[in-house]
Amino acid sequence: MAPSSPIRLAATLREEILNGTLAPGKRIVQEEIAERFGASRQPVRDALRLLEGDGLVTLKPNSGAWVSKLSEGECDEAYLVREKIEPLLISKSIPHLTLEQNQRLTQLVEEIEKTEDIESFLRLDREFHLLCYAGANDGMLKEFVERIWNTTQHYRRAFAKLNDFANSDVTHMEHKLILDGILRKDMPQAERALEIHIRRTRVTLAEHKELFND
Amino acid sequence: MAPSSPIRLAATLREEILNGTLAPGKRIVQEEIAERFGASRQPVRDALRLLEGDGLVTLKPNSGAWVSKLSEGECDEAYLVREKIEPLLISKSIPHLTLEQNQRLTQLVEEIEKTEDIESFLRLDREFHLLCYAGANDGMLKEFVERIWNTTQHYRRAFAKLNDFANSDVTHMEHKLILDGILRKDMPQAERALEIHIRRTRVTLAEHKELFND
DNA sequence: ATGGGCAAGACTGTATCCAATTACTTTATT
DNA sequence: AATAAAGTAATTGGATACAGTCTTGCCCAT
Repeated sequence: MAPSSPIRLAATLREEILNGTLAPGKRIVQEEIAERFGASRQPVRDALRLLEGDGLVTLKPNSGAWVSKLSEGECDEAYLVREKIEPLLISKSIPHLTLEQNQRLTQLVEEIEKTEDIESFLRLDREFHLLCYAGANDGMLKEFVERIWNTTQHYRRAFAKLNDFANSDVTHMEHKLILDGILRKDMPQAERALEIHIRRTRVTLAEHKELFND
Repeated sequence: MAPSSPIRLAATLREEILNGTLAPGKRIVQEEIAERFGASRQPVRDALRLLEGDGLVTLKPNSGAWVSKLSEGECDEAYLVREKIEPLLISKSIPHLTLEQNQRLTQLVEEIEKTEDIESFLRLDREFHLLCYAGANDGMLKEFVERIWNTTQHYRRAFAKLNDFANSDVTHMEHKLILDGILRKDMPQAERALEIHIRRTRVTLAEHKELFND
């Protein structure tokens, strides 16, 4: 079996990092992974390089690989950058979103409002935001945004747990504003609503420095 | 012999891509590189993965590696993103720039104005801009900016050749405005001057679509 | 008891070999 | 003559083996 290409391998590891199975700071041993997938260490090395490019894994020469860990400052920086570039991306995307995608976006906003489960919330919220950008061409900008979403996923989870949906009302309203801009193809409104959404999250996050104590 | 680490290898290849020895679209054969450096193909593969992470090389599974090539749209996107995030980065950098760095920046603006040689111009201009950001902490933002500079280097060269310094007066003035903001630690001015500088370049570049005909 | 040094083990890095896929060239058929 | 198909050459992908480097734990000395 197992025609396991490094891309397949990287995808699985990425999934495990994003869903929290592999926590930030955890060491990754090449041979363990190789054995788990019934492959040799070579494809594992390739996969780790790929994940390094995604910013999910940090490689130290002659030493090993670790799941990337963001400091408080780096996390803040990530949100600052999101604030600047995601509005750009949503503007590029909106004109090319299909009717089906718009319907799914509408549905997602509803589902996000209903859910009580944190993992579901994270999954749906991620799908909503990334689907907003589905109309944009693949390229550097989209890559950057996805990379930021990947590297900050763990802190989004920690924050959601900690806050236990305290700000959910505001979040839902912001989502509706973004959605409204998308459906009416009003790019400036969508941009501004998205910017506000990200900025508020950044500021709220900055008030919880205890997330970075370890 | 040759304890050539992939990092060393990648650095050399990166240099050759940036200085134009390896043109965009050119295929890179693993064995050629390996032979040139007296190493095996394994470290070459690692190096190529590293360069892929930098966006300098595009890998196609089971096929090979090519020096990355930007389309007109991708190049425009690159400048749009620069316009949004480099002002952010310069603001973070300015407070921590040392006296020596400020002096070097001043010197660079002068040297750029004097030079008649295109390669020198490119080298000095790159040093000026990246030195502006030397005060900022390493992190995602800086990485993004450096990556954009790397992937657009070739088009900067092509544009400089084509234009033969036609806009150099404006460029020099913009550099002086940025420098002034830096020296007086006036972040808002530096941000705005930089934004204008990048935007003008983007618009001018968009007027020369012939750069992308191949 | 504590700190430094040394040695053993573990893991990463590199080289070589073989398999698989791709690209090219040549040949045969329409 | 042009096109398609098949075979061959070239290049990449993966596995195994070995060498180099780092980490860890133990022992000895202070």
